[in-house]
Order: sequence, then structure tokens, then C-alpha cells
Amino acid sequence: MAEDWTDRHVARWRDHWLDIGFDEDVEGVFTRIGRLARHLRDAKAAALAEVGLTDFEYDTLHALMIRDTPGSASPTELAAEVGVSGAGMTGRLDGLERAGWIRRIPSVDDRRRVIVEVTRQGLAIWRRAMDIRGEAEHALAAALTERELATVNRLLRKMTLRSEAEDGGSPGAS
Amino acid sequence: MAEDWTDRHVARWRDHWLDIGFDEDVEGVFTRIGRLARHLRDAKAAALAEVGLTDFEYDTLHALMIRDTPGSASPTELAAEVGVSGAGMTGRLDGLERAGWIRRIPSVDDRRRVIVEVTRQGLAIWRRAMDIRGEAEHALAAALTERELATVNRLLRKMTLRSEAEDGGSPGAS
DNA sequence: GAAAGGTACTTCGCTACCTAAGTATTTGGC
DNA sequence: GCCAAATACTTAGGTAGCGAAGTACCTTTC
Repeated sequence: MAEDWTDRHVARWRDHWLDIGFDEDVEGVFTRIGRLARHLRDAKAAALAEVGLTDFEYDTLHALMIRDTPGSASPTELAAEVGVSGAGMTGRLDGLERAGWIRRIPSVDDRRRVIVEVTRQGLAIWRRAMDIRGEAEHALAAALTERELATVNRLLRKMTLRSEAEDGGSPGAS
Repeated sequence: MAEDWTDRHVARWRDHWLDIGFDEDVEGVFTRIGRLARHLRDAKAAALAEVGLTDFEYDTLHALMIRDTPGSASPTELAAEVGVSGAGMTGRLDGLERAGWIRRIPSVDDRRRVIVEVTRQGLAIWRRAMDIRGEAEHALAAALTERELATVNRLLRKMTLRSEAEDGGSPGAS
């Protein structure tokens, strides 16, 4: 097996910082998770640019569409789901509304509330983004056999369960 | 095995978006990688705050220390290693210099260059951060046996190798 | 039924970041 | 040896994000 950036990183560590001491598999796993996350973010941003969406616009639309009530949510719910502050979500929705991909509708039941609804155009661009999305994921996933992929998935679940237990609730994003 | 956020996410998908179609293991693996990366970032930021460092200050000092020439680098090299722009690195170094953790020394060989050097205080706070760092990592890693951890590490390497081949060079960070 | 407190969203001031342009210096071609 | 191009870093202008304060509304309590 060829060596990747992380192998070189760990080797350098071993040479220069022997006295600090660390577990090579722990360091390796989390360094690689960080680097994969970065790669996916960059690859996704490049792919989305083709249909005219930024990464965070896509994430926001996506959060709106993958809910139990697809295409409709409150700003607060969306903020929690994508993991930004309420103020941050206001900014995102401003942009999406200006672009015509969502609508803000005042709630009649509770006039403090606002209902965010995807528009026809918003749905269309999301579907288009969905079609090209996952290419980067599949390109990377193809490095593993189906069996290996299932194994990684199972073992990562063990860690996410642990992390979600630590966090308490389920402050989530895709 | 209990279900995590990602399982619920995938299940919701299955219900509402049958027509789009996706591979559950691919979706699961990359959703979990993203969520683990987010958890680690947040946990690390919380831990670092205890010693008085922000996440990006730590990353910059860390990049400076894990090089082949620990404690000394050029701004451009550091920028490439942590994955920010040159301008971004200028801003980070301004802050670190103001705090007294690094020094900028004009190069005599090439007067366009600047040499960034860690100070005694910078080294001290980095060592302190190192001592508390990794707690979140080990807490999550403890969800797996040593054998499982080694397996995940090996399979993730397959994917990072693929991703680095796509990127071409090795534009790296820890 | 009015005051007190909680909730939902937005506005404001600030920070980190990016791209692009600017400054200073070195390198390469003729 | 001199001008053009490349390189290294900084400055300038703009964007997305955060926390905290602000506004409007609902709910509870007495």
C-alpha cells in the first residue's frame, strides 16, 4: 500500500516529537477524517459552482428538502439542522430569497413565526445539484469494495453514536 | 446496534426521495465523516479555549511545529499547509505575533522572504495545548477496539490516497 | 386583564477569510 | 546591464459567520 499525506505526517511526528507520544492509529484515523472532510467540501463546492450554487446555499436548500416536511421549515429549525446561528440563517435566507429559491411566509397561527418554503425554481436547482452531487463521494467510495464500505460505515457509526452521546441532543446537519 | 443521526437521515431519505436513488453505505460513510469532523472541530475548540487558544491559532502553531524544520517556516508554506490563502495567513500571523507566540524575521538571503519563528511562549502554549488535545479523539476512538481502529485507519487510507491522487500534489494540513 | 417572562426572528458590530491589487525584490532573456 | 516576468508578502474591499441586543409577539400567573 502506497503512503498518503497522513503516513508522512505520522512519520515526521515519530521522528521529531518522540517525547510527546501518541497512538498512531488514533492520530491516523482522525487526521484522515479531517482531510477527507476537507476534500469533500472543496470537491462539492467546485461541482456546485457548475449549477450556480455555493456550498452553503446548497446545504441550506438541502436541509429544507430532507426534512420530514420537505420544502417547508422555520428559520430556527433550519439553523439547528445546518449548524449555524440564527443570525447566520437569517443571512443565508436573505440570499436565497433574493435569488428566488425560497419564500418567507408569515405564519398566521403564531405571528412571531416565519415559514420558509422552497419555490419552484429552488426545487429545480436543488434537483439539478442533486444530480451532480455525490460524484466526488462515489469517486472516493470506489476506492473500496462494497464489503469494505459497509465495514467502514459500521465502525464509523460506533464513533458517531459515542459523539452524539457526548453532545447530548441531536443538533444535526447532513 | 442503536441508531444514530445518520441512520435517521438515511431512513428519511428512503421515505421521501425514493425516486432520486442513492447508495446507503456511500451516503452513510460520508455523512458520518462530515459529522465526526464537525464534532471534533467543536470539541477541540472547547478544549483549546481552556489554555487560551482559538482553533485556528492552534492549527497555525501546530503546522509550524510539525514541519521538517520545526518552529520555523515561511508564511507561504504555512498557508499551504493549513489550507488558507496567503492573505489569511498574514492575518493569522498578525494575531500570533501580537500575542507573542511567533516572531517575523526578515530573511537575509532573499529580502522578499519572511521567516516565521515560534517563541519560547509560543512553544510553551503549544505544548500545553498538546497535552489536552487528543482527549476528544481518544474518547471517540475508545468506541472501537484496537483492531477495529486499525481496520478503519487502513480503509480510510485507501480513500485518502484516491483523494490525493485527484488533487494532484499534496496541498496539506493536519 | 395586565405585568412578567419566554420565544422567534432580525439587526448590529466584529472577526476571519477570500480574491485581487499593490509593493518590494529576485531571476531570466537578450 | 537592463527590462520583463516571476515570486513573496501585505493591503484593500467584500462576504459569511458569530454573539448580543433589539423588536414583536405569545403565554403564564396572579
